[in-house]
Amino acid sequence: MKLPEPKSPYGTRGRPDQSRAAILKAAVREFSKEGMAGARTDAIARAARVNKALLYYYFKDKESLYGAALDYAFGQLSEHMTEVLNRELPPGEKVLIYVANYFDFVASHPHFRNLIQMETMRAGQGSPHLQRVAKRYFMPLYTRLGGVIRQGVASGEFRPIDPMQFIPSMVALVVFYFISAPVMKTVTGFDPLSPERVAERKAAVLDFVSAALFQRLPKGEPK
Amino acid sequence: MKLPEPKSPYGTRGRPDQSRAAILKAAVREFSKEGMAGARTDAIARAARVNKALLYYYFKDKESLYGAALDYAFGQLSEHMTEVLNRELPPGEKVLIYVANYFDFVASHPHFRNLIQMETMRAGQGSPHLQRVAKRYFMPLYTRLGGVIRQGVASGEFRPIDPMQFIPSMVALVVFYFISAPVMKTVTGFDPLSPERVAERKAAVLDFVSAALFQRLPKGEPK
DNA sequence: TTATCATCTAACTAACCGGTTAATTAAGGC
DNA sequence: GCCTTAATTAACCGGTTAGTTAGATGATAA
Repeated sequence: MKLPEPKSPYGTRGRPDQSRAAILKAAVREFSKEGMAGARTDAIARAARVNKALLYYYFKDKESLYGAALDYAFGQLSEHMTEVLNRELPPGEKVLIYVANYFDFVASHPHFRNLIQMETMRAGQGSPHLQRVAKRYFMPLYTRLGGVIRQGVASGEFRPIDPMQFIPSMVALVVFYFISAPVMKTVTGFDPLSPERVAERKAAVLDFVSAALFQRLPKGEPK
Repeated sequence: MKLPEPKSPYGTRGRPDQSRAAILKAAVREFSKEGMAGARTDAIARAARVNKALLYYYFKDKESLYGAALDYAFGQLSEHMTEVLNRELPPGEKVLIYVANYFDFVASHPHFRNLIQMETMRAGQGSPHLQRVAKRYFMPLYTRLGGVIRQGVASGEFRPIDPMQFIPSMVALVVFYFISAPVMKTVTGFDPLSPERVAERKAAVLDFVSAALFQRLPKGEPK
């Protein structure tokens, strides 16, 4: 008799955590599309089907909401990639599987990808979130992946490469393709985000990385 | 009989073309730092040491000024890289020299680099300048460089790579390092933009590209 | 029933920001 | 000298936007 009627899902008296989550999700979308400066709090509220004042009930201000969106995106990414790093594998396989998983994550999370890139650009002007995000999410991944690479170099499986050069290169190969897809579409006429093209890209990245990573004439053809 | 002489187009108060140039230069700086949405016309005017209304005397609106800044940056880049493509060289050398020159240009033009990256990101939400910029500046470079690569593949000097994969990879390796420098600085503690680090990066990029580009056991060690 | 508290909103405000207007200054042509 | 035109500015305007306020609403427990 007092069943919660399935009227407007959010709005008056919805599940509070659901409202908060809706706001965060909308914030990720809006910030990833327009950037911190271009995003409009009204647009976020509208997309979350919530009054704008509710944003300020759950988050201190626009900047904090942006920070929460960052933590959300980086947290997901970090969690996923940490899991990959935890697997018991020899360095060569581990790096390639890391790259493949990273590629898949970036490919399947367009909002996260854009949000992260936006923040990367904003870091140059001193974003107040840079320190936290870098230390909490990047540092651990960077350190551990760097360790794997040094291991591979030491064992002679890898060419004598510097992790501080290799890791940004690897990230660049994965991320940049998606970031520049709209431009590429205009230049080439093809849609770089079609499943076939994305699969092609993934293969090309793994080929490119393998060529740069492994010693010439590797004993085992890497997966 | 008397040829239509350009009737003293400029030259009243101050140097007018100097004012216009100052505005453009300030616009490049401001837009490259804050993006189209984040940039403030007042800040541009202040930086150009000019009244804000003068922006609107020389440019239709903020969007047009942004477009002019883009044309300025892309024009410089395009001009420089076209000159490199015009040199008479075998494919292998040409590609490596292209990469090296591109790297140097990006390294020495931080504002252009950021502005271009900003526009690349904005292209996703349909920038009104994408078509023009892509057709006028990217297309010619892309087509010609693609031709050089196909030539190298056909002659057996290069591995069987697809220009549509190789070119974005090459751009990614060059650009991404600088874009993510602030983050890297926070993560590693080193300054990735110091001359020594930049030189290291250039070597690493050329090594990385060479490894991916050339057939194994190349007859001549590429420069 | 009622007091309480977390959740949520309509309506408002102060500041900001892109763009305009009308006036002013310099210089050349006549 | 005066008119025209290009160059430049101070002052302003109106829409937008981040952020606030004062209160409503409903669930819960006493």
